[in-house]
Amino acid sequence: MKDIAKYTGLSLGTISKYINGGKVREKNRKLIDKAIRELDFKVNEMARGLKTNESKTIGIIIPSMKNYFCTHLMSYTEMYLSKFGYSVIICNYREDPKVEREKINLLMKKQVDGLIVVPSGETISEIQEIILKKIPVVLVDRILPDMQCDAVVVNNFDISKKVVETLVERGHKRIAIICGPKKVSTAKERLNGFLEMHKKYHLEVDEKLIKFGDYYMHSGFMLCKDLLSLENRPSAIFVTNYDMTLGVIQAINEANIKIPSDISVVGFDNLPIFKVIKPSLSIVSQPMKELGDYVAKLVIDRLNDPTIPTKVIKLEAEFIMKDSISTPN
Amino acid sequence: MKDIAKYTGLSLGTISKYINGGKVREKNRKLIDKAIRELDFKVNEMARGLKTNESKTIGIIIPSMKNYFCTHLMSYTEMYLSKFGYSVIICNYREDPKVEREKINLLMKKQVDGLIVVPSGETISEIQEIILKKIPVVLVDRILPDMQCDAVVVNNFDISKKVVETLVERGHKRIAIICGPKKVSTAKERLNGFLEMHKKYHLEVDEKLIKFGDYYMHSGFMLCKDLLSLENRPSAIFVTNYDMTLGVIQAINEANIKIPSDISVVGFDNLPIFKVIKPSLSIVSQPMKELGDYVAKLVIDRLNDPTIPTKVIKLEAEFIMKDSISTPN
DNA sequence: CTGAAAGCGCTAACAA
DNA sequence: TTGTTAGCGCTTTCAG
Repeated sequence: MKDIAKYTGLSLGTISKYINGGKVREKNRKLIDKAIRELDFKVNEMARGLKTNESKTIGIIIPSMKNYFCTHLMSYTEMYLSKFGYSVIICNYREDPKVEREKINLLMKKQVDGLIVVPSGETISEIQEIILKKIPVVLVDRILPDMQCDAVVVNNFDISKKVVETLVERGHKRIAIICGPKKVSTAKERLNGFLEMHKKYHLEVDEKLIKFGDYYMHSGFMLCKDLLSLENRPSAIFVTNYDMTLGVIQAINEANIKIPSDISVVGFDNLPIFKVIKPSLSIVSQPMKELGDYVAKLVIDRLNDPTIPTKVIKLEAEFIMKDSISTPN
Repeated sequence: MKDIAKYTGLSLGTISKYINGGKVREKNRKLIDKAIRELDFKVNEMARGLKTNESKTIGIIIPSMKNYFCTHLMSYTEMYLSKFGYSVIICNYREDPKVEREKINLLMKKQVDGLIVVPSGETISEIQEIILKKIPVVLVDRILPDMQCDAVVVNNFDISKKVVETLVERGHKRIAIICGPKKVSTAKERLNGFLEMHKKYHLEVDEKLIKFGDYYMHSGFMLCKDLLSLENRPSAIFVTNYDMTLGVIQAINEANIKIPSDISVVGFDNLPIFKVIKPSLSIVSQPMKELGDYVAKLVIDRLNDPTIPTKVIKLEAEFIMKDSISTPN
């Protein structure tokens, strides 16, 4: 910027003002523009940030870059934020709370203006501290107990009830569910919906049919194998995330069992896959774009006015019925 | 930091030195540590970066956050870089060269120490300029003509030859290929391998069997429908990326054609999927971890010594034969 | 509309 | 080992 001042004979103050949208004499405007082009000037955002105490950057923390749900979601969030002049630093903690803690720290050091996080559930106090510092935090997909901050989640309880109810109405009495980690609110809610429907229809709950996985394909595979080897195996399986759904299908294929004649399956997330798998899979579809957009909106709103009350946005998921459900024999 | 100085009665210089790994008297060390804890001090990386002229940040530019190949790859790169104290800003340009240009600019303003990019092929001059500024650039997956910089790619030509040769040996004479955009070096090389094998085996090349997609599922779907509606339709299809592979399978399913009895298919990327699709899909698998690690390694090496000659690392892909290939009737 | 000057939080060179 | 000081590139008063 100094070079531009020298080039144009104007002062630093004037250059700065112009760059930040201020008014200068037409003649000077041209001169500055020319200088910018010739010298290929780009503002140094670090210097600017140091001065303004704003990085114009939002930190995003997700469990894994290999998680379709997360990356997909964040692509919408990024798009929305960039319209408002914010860029994002996306960190993934590889499902490791220790790494999650490091990443939170890193982002604070980088002076992010806000934080978006899909939490492991083990870093409550760290996140609490950030909120205390008045830095906007938005929780995504999962909420944390007693956390006074914005959040965007889906109505897991209701959609889970709907899935289970549908299966029950089709005559299923032994329904298995493969949940996520117990620590994750989302997993708990999906399980609660499952239990609720069992209560409503006076169905016995067999503990053996309730499995907790780690959201990865392999755990879906292993847990499904467990289920299939039960002497009184379930007639339907409800899998509550995408990767575990793949694992379940793999296990079923390998066991040479047919969907849906031998077993019914309801999967989760990822529309494309059900177009490819035969028979086409019934799945729960989450409103990715809405989720992603809302997340961004909440951060921006709080950035603009830190005093607004915190909101928890709950969006509805959709149950898409396809051919992977039948009536048990 | 000033607060710590005040708290401990030491000078700024001493605090700074200690924080950056310098030696201080044992007594002071304890005092500083205590102050850091009490005041919950975190270095301001913006201020540090302004001073040191290093952001300890690498910019990553990929076509899309929805691209499994890219995000997966970058998760390895990030892991490797973070071991060396670098964090990453991942930008995606939604396949839009205009956005790509913006993101390149953004990252320069953010003073990234290096740039990793999966280029659209339309921003050659922008990237060229960065290299001129002596900022390390590593191209991934695709190379750009006359670009004097590091790159990591797979041996697309050879793996494509291998796939086509295998199909030819199985008796296929009408093989279709669905390539990526013509601008992309990787797409060209895969096509060249295809053509090379046709030459070697004196097979006629039918232009109608060569399709160019945009790497998205829908284009795979549409192009495959084209191929299937040909009056003399191919006996095998080679699809050269993951999403288009899904599209192809969808099209085949919808047309009620059987793999492999009616048509053979070879897909690309993404191991998990072939465990789930029946019959299991033959695919080309790229060495994701190696790719990601090498990318990071190249940046770090050049950061440490900017004078080393540029390298293009070419890794071998693997052709995994499964049940989706048969001999044509 | 323009210029001068202070200072954001930190590092690094030098002096003590 | 510790303290002092200048300055990184920018914004932002406050005068002019």
